[in-house]
Amino acid sequence: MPELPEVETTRRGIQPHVTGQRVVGVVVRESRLRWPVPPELDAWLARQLITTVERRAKYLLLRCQSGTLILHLGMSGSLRIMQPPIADPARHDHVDILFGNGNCLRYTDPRRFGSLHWTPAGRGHPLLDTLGPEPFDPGLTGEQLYRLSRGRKAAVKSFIMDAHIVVGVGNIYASEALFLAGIRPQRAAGRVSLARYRRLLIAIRQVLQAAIDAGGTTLRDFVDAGGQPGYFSQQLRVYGRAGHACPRCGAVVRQSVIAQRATYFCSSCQR
DNA sequence: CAACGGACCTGCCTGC
DNA sequence: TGCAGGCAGGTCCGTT
Repeated sequence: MPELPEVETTRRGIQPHVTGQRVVGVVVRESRLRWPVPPELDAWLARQLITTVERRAKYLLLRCQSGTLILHLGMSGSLRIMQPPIADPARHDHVDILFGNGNCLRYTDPRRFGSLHWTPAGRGHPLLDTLGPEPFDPGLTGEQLYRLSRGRKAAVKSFIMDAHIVVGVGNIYASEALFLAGIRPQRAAGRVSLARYRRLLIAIRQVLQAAIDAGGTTLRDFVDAGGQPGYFSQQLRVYGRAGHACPRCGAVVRQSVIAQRATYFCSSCQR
């Protein structure tokens, strides 16, 4: 489910409800996530005031006075704001964070690929420290992508999905951005020109921004903090559309597998 | 260092 | 109708 637009949609959804709130309780029903939920999480979060809700790559950062709650939604995670009376937890409702105003932030994750971490104020975190730049970072340029890609034989699709290069480009939006830029996903990253990396970065920003504006992409089950689906799936040009006509040239959209991930492209207008 | 495959999970859809 | 098999939006880690 969650790629960067879905995480950003979630951030915007919970932000007004949790900012300025004080944590009065934490309930962990299932600690076996991607990494075990730290047993001390309750103690660390207790009485903390949430100051801001930020996003770094696909991580949500709930900044508190003495540290930061780091949250990843994995493949199937979601967060919802619950208001009193708080409904009984359903299957896969793994964590509740209770606030002074009676509301509850509920973390749900069927596949349990998500995770929760805590880092003390002023400190980094191993999962965040090695991440590449944000796609919307004005300092990121097509030249940088071009330079980093020289000599690389892996597919350009894998290259832009590598979080050490640029964060936040997941499987859906990688196919979509490469389509917009007219680049064949299988092409070796080291054999894509500077001009095309400039176009590709523009395309990445364009597709991510459009998806954020639409409230994210709902394929199966993505819902935002209020339980609403996203609508970007209606705008997908190639993802999931194998056998359909390419919206640009009318040729048949093809599907292949790159690094074990489904990949969609037009073999006529992507080269 | 780069590249690749495996691993972690459940749910849903397809086809027999 | 039931069930096995394949596939799914992420990403870390170990091996080559």
